[in-house]
Amino acid sequence: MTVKECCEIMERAGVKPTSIRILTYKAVSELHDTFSLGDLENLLEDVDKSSLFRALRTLSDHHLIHALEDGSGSVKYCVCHNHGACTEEEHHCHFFCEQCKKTYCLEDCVVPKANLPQGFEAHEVNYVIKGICSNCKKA
Amino acid sequence: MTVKECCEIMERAGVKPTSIRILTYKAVSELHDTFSLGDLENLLEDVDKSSLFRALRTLSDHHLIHALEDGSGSVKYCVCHNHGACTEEEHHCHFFCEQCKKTYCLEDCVVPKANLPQGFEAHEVNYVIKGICSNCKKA
DNA sequence: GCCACTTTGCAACCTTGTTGCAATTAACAT
DNA sequence: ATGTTAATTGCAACAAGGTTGCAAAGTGGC
Repeated sequence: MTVKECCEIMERAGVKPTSIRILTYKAVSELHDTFSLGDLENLLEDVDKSSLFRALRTLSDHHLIHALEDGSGSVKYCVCHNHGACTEEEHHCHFFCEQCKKTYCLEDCVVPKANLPQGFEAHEVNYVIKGICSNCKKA
Repeated sequence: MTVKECCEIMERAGVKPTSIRILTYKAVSELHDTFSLGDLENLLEDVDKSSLFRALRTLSDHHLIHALEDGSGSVKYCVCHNHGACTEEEHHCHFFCEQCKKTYCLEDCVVPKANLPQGFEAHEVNYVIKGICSNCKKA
C-alpha cells in the first residue's frame, strides 16, 4: 500500500496521519496474519515502543485494526480489511496454533452468532479457536 | 461442596488432592462466574500466590477448570461443571462487561461452531462476547 | 524411622503493557 | 515569517501479572 493510500484510509477514519501512524499502518497492512506490539517493534526497529503502542491504540480506537486475545500472553492485532467500516457480521475467526504459536486470521470464517440472555448488549466478539494448524499437522 | 466431594472429583480426574488443591477447588467451585489468579489470592489471603498459580495450572491441565482470555489483562478461570469430562460441545460462552469489568459465564449459551479450513485441527475455543451486562444497562 | 519424591512458600525475576514528562513537531492565526 | 497553542513523539521509569529457582516442609512406600 502506498503512503498516499494509507493517509486516505486514515483520514476517512478520522485519524490524523502522523509519521509514526503512517509507518505503522503501512507496515501492518502488509501482514496477512496477526501481530503483537512486540512483533511490530521488531519489524520497525528504530521506532520507540511507546510510540508504536500509542499508534496501535489510536488505530484500534478508530477500528482500522482489531485487537484480540489468543492466550499467548500478548495482545494481538490484525488489520481491518473493511477500513474501519466493520460491522459485527464481518468479524472473522482466529486460529491459534498451540505448536508454532502463530495466530491466523481465518478470513473466510465468520464468527458465528451466539444467543445472549435478556438485557445483555453485545459490542464485539473475541473468537479464537486453538489447536494445530495445517502446517504443523503435516510435519 | 464438601472436602470429600472435592477429593473424589479430583481423584477421578487424576489429580492428587493436596491441601492447597482442595482449598482452591473448594473455593472456586462455589463461584458462579469467572475469577482470576488475583481474585483467588484475595479470597484466600493466607495462601501464597505461586502455590495458587500452580494449583490452578494443575486443575486446568486436568480440565477441572477452564482458562479463558477476556482482554481484561489477566487470565480468567471458571469451574468445569462436567468435572473434567467436558467435550467441545459443552463449552459455554463468556460475556465481559465493559463497564463493571465482570466476566460472566453464560451457562445456557453454547459456543457456536465455526468452519475451519482444511487441515486445521481444533482443540478448544475461546469465545468472549464484550458489551454491557443487564445490571449495568439498567443503571 | 528412613529414603525418595512431591508439594509448598518465599523471593526474585521476566515480559508485557502503560504513564509522566520534556522535547519536538505540527497547526494556525496574526 | 513569527509567535502561540496544541498534539505527537522518545525516553525512562514503572506497574501488573505471571512464572521460576530453590530450600523447607510434607507425603508415601518400605
